[in-house]
Amino acid sequence: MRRSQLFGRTLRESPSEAEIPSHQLLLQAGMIRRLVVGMYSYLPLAQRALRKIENIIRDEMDAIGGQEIDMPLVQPAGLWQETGRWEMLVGRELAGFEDRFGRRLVLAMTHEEAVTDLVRNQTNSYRQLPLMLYQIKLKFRDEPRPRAGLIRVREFGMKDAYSFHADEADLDRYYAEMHQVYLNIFHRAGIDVVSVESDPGIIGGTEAHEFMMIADAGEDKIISCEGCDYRANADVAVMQKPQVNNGEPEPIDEIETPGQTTIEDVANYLGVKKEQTLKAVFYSTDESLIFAAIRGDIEVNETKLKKAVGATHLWFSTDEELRRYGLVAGYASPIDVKGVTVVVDDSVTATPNLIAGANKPGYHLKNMTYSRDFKADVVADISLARGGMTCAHCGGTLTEKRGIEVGNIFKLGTKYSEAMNATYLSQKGRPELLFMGCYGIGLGRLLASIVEANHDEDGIIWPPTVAPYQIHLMHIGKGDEVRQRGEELYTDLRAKGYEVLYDDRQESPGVKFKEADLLGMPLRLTISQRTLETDSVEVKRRTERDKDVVKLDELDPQRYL
RNA sequence: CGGGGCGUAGCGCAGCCCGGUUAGCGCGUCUGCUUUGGGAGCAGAAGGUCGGAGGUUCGAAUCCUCUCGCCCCGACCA
Repeated sequence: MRRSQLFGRTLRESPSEAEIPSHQLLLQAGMIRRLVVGMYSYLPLAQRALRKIENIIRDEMDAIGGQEIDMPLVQPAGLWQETGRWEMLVGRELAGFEDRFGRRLVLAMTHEEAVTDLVRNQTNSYRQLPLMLYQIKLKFRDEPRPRAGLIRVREFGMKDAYSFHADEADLDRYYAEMHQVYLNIFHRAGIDVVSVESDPGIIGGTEAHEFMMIADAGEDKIISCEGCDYRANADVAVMQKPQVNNGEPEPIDEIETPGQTTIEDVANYLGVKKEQTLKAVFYSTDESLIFAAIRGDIEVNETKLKKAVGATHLWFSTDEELRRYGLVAGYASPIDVKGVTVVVDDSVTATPNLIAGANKPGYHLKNMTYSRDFKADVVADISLARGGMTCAHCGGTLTEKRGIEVGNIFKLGTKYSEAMNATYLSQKGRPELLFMGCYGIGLGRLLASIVEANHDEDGIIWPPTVAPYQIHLMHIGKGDEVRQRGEELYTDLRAKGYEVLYDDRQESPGVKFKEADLLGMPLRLTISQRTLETDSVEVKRRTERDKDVVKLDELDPQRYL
């Protein structure tokens, strides 16, 4: 490709709309442009890099028996009603419209329903299993807040794969294989990832892992143990809660605590530790109000809480909602509350004599003891693990980092096959539910992550496997000879099968060098009067400072890639 | 949806508080000449409904109201 013809201008300064390096560099390098928030056009250089990424993924998917298909982006709402996800998601991430006949259509944000429908009508014998289908396709999700350039967008390319198995054991086996394949893919694409246990969320299923690239720009929190290999998304991470020796249960008693409405205040005022108090946090769901009771030293994990009560959405209760249930914010007590769902963390059941609100302003109760003084509708672990806490598995110390979720895998089990009646005939001739797994990778997000992990102050440093072009060729200096020899080398390299971006413009050396650094192709070749004196070309890797000068007839770019 | 910030040329910004002819600067773009190993120099040129609408005023980029859009934090998020 001739630089003079390349569509997409580079910028000297990065646009003010971008804050994280990948966003700044992709904009500055003329690779992406925003249409509206969360929707980007990919210009030629980005498109080439994306193709490389896709082909790595295809290669790995095919290697474990995947077959590429393509399913519709626009789907009937009825399909989503079969699994109950329409009611759950419409008006949220799932966007849709009505066609001219008044039929409700949705823009698919994922394809579990579509693929299950496809397979239930195509696959009916155990002989056809296991089966893995995948596609590389646009998704639309009506994200409430797109951010960070390509990291969270509303419309994006995704590889989604779905596997079908005769039984759970085969799904387990395949899931482990896919886990390894994912590691291979990210390694080949030039980034380091770790897999973490994760929340299956609205996809559902029994087990899930996310593949995280550790990065400050990431939106997910990862809890990992320094002592063992435990790693989990903070949404689901477990920890060992500090034991509190609070003696034998003593009689409950009311104490005055004027103006002390936070755990911090109450603990200070009464001269006790936070772990000797009971914290009350209130959430509302569409059905009820949740009284979450947890020890004062621990915070509530909303994902765990959702799971404990079987809710898909919850939010902090408003003062108005609290008043309706007769609760006094700041002095709430789990004793004798009516009409609310009381969820008690196991830290509270394990610790007697806690200080809690008396449900009237200015008073707390001391020596609150679970089961003697109050009851729970649900007892569960609803605690939020944080860095510095103790690992539940080995007693080591947990650390907390941020990560970008570049991929995820789910064991769906029979969730979809059951809801959609997708069965196969077993060896015994009986219909059995299909066991399913699904596996996603966000392409644009992966592209951004690669840049996030591979850049310096001068620009992008593409890993050779995903670089838009392998070679950035240029001639510098005046005169017909450099230009002519540049042209010759350009033709020659392409004939040998190399992907070459040729800066054929009459620009000053500084301009060309700076841009080559910004665009970040792995290998830079420069022809100048100086190199031609010895019939040579200058060779420089983007990853290195040093340059080589090699004879033109001895040039073997492959050695540098 | 809540909080904060911002919309002036392709990009980066000044001007706004305190209203006053033809709205500025740098970069980029175009033309010519010079220059050619790290974002060159000189000369000239094009490019703006100051996000939009309404209002106040003799007069609005500037003040007021509404509205649209963008960024960040939170909520939310496979």
